[in-house]
Amino acid sequence: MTEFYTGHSKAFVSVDVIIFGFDHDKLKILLGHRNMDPGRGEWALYGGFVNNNESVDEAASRVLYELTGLKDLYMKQVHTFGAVDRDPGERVISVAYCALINVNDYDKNLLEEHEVQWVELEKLPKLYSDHNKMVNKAITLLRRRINTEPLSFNLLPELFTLTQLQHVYEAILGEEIDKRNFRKKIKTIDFIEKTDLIDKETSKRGAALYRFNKKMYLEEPVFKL
Amino acid sequence: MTEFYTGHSKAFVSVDVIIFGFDHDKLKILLGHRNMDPGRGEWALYGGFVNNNESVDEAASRVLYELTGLKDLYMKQVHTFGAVDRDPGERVISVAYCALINVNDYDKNLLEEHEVQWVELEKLPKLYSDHNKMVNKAITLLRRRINTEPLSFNLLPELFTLTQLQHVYEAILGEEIDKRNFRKKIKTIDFIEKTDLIDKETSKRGAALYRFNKKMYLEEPVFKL
DNA sequence: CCAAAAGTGTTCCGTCTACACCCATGG
DNA sequence: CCATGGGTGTAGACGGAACACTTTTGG
Repeated sequence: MTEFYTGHSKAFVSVDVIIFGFDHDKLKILLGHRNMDPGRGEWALYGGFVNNNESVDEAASRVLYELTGLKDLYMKQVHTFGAVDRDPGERVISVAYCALINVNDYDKNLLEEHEVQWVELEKLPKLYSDHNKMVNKAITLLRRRINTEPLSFNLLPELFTLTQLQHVYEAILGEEIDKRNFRKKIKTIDFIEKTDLIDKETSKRGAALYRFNKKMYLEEPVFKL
Repeated sequence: MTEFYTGHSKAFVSVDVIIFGFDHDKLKILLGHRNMDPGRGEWALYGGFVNNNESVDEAASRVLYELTGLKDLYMKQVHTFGAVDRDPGERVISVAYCALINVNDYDKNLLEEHEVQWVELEKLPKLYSDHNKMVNKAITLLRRRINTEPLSFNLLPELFTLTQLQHVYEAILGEEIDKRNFRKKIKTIDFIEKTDLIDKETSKRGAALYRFNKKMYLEEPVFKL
């Protein structure tokens, strides 16, 4: 291979994934302990190095798949972190990605296998290196977009109740929402479909289950909630 | 230096800057021709490699300074581009930054010296590699933020008329704005100050000059236009 | 004196907000 | 039968959108 750029420095490039889940009305992220030096044992995001034969996006998908066994999850690039000394070992530039998954889809056996756990956002410990910054950027991104992109459904099962959906919004925005106003808006959005099914898990009376109709949304991808 | 991550691949990391300017009621970007192989001669964004002793943000600032001779310009990271074959030579991962400058602050001699020129966004040529994608992402970012962050002033001189300001919004959003409604909103924003000065350049009658009071904005950094 | 840009208010309509009570059911 | 969460409507405030004419002055 011809060398075009000799004389310039190379760096390790890594990806770190902020995986959000929603459980018991709380927003959580999947955290583990760093399994390599330097920083071994510290709380950290799950990540990995970008290989030469894969794009950065592919590396992020691969890392996410390694951890969850799931493909085609919602994922977005958040920000690239490139401080010289951000990694105490060598020069590593890291691209942070944000993923949203339904906690129930996540195989609980994998928690032990990968030694990760769901940690409430509000109880976030001090993380390795600049990982706290990554989490903060990711939350900012979610807050900015949740009202104009159909993100929220990625955190819920296929079928969900309106109360669950409202709780997702409340958890991400960090503020309470009026139930009647929320449901009024939902009624105007035709790709949030009411089904005939009733959820009896959370209440005695039972709550109607709804579904996000992705096809219908894609025909006219305008979202405002 | 201890080597922690041997076995993993390194890559060149570069920065590319999308420099927006506003001139004659048009949004323009500063473009040049690539001065190295591969791709020599193609239209391209101005960029450079990230050195080992500087952060990625610093590299972007340095590159911007090399080109403009200006410091402390408005600059934001846009997105990182990491396709395997995005660079036809070697593996290069590039972080795109967006900068806003006042065209009048840019020394015209530098245009020749660096062989760059202001190109209207609407007349954008085919650019090297994925640079068109970078420009598009940058515009999307501007559109998303112009209504909630005081970006627009970076494209104008210290003193500007309301018509100029309105034209910036129209150029970025790509749609016409009602003059009366626009000016009504401006009146409610107290950190956009009217001065006693009159601009006679663009009209016989003369137009009042305004100023963005940054200090006042920073005391309560809420923006909505 | 006229072309060209600056400047100025009002009305209407739709959207957001605040707010309280009845319903259905399992235990 | 009652505790628990599900479900519903209305009135007032507010903000955005539409819309046309007068002013100033250099050439």
